[in-house]
Amino acid sequence: MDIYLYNTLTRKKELFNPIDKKEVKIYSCGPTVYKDATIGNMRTNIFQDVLRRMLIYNGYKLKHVMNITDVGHLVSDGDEGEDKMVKSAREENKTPLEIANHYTKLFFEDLKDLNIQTPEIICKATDYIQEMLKYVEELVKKGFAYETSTAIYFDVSKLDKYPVLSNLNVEEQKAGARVDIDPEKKNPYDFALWIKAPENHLMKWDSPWGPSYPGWHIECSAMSRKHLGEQFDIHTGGIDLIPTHHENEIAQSKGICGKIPARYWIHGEYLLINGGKMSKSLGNVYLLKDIKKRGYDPLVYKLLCYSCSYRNKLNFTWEAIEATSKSLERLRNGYQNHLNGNDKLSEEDREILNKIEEKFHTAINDDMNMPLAMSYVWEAVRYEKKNKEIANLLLKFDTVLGIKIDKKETNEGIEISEEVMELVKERKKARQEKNWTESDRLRDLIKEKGYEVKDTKNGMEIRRI
RNA sequence: GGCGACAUAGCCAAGUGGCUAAGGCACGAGUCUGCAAAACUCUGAUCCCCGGUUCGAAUCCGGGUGUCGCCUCCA
Repeated sequence: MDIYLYNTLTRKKELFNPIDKKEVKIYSCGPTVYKDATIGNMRTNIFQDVLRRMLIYNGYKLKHVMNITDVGHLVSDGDEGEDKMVKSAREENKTPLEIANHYTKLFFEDLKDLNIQTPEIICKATDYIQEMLKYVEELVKKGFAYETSTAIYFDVSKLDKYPVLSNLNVEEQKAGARVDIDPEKKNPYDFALWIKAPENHLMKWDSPWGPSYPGWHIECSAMSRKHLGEQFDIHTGGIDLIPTHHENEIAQSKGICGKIPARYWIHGEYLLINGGKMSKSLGNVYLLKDIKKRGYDPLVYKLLCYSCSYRNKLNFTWEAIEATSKSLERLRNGYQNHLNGNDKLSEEDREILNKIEEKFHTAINDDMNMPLAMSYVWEAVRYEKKNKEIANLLLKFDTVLGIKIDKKETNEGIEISEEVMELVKERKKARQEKNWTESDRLRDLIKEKGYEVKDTKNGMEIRRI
């Protein structure tokens, strides 16, 4: 079945046509490990995960590379200020390596909680310093870079066209531009490839230009080239990376080999908080652990991300999380109902189910239209006949959704105090005696202790509120 | 100042020229249950406003209005 992807490069949905018919090569810009990843960061990782899983659903093998930025990302994209790693290290009184290890570990814990597949290749910027250096030397040799007293700069005027992803009008921007701080730069849009380290800089390496460290964009160019070659299929990242980071990656690559490194550029939109942007100053920065703290399965957040297209802004509210939490519970209940169902399926039923599967497939292949895909998941979940085959279909859908639809809400693992257990036993007895007043009183009492009891066909269920 | 996105039922949202405008959450009614919960059934919108193109528009064009984002750190 055909796959269509929206390409930022052409601003159109395009038929996906990989270079290698069997293996799709993807590069994703990963985290800068200097602070906690927010649920906004995770939205990008979730959309990348859906992309992966959709391609696998279509029978492709993947070679997916994701970088861990542990050097070179400065506080300002204007090539000024401190390295983010160095700044965090100073503030937390640790070494940059300790900072990197700490936040890398937390990042992967979040991915695990969200059931996000780990890319085939994870690469740390600091492991590829030599590759980056060679890359910069090549650019210098080819005349695309020049040295100033502080850094090696990429000369954007040497390119046929500079901004190719964004619609920035360089000339107009120039007219209204802020004062250029570095008078040694030839063009305002020139960016640092390699930066000369000040005397006491914490992270620096030997180079033809003395002790120094890489600029932010060079790592992605050097590592993607090393693992995926000069041109690969898909490059992903957050929408904010378009105007600077990805633009500059393209510039570097064009300088080296004249090619735009990836054929399809896919960008995930922002997550908004209560209708506005997430920012520290507004105090509305949420982490995945905040969602867990409130007692929600982290996969509720993943499901929330399927409520609209990855290309639209998604508004995060606790009301939305609560609503989605119910949806997830119903999806999982629905799965269990099919798993335990014994209704016979007729030829006609199978035809309808095949149609549902086909529509689901078409939806995910249409630029990962998850809201539409979910509507077909619901059709299967709510199918009036209950049968294992439908449970299996749902499992197949879940290879793309990754929401653990087969996860059973169990009492196991929930710690229940002796006191509450005693109340539960008493209530059971009262129910057997049809003493409803006593039963309801005990239910209220148990609720006060923080547990909810429900009477189902299979007996009493207890869960923490 | 420049660039861009969005506006569909109470809320979230799909749909990009043509069957009765998907789906989820909430509300209401009902079935079931001692009650509650769960589950299931039923119930709701002509698509921000104005004008145009067309046999036909939520979907295309023009003009408004509104919300938001980027151009400075950010996924």
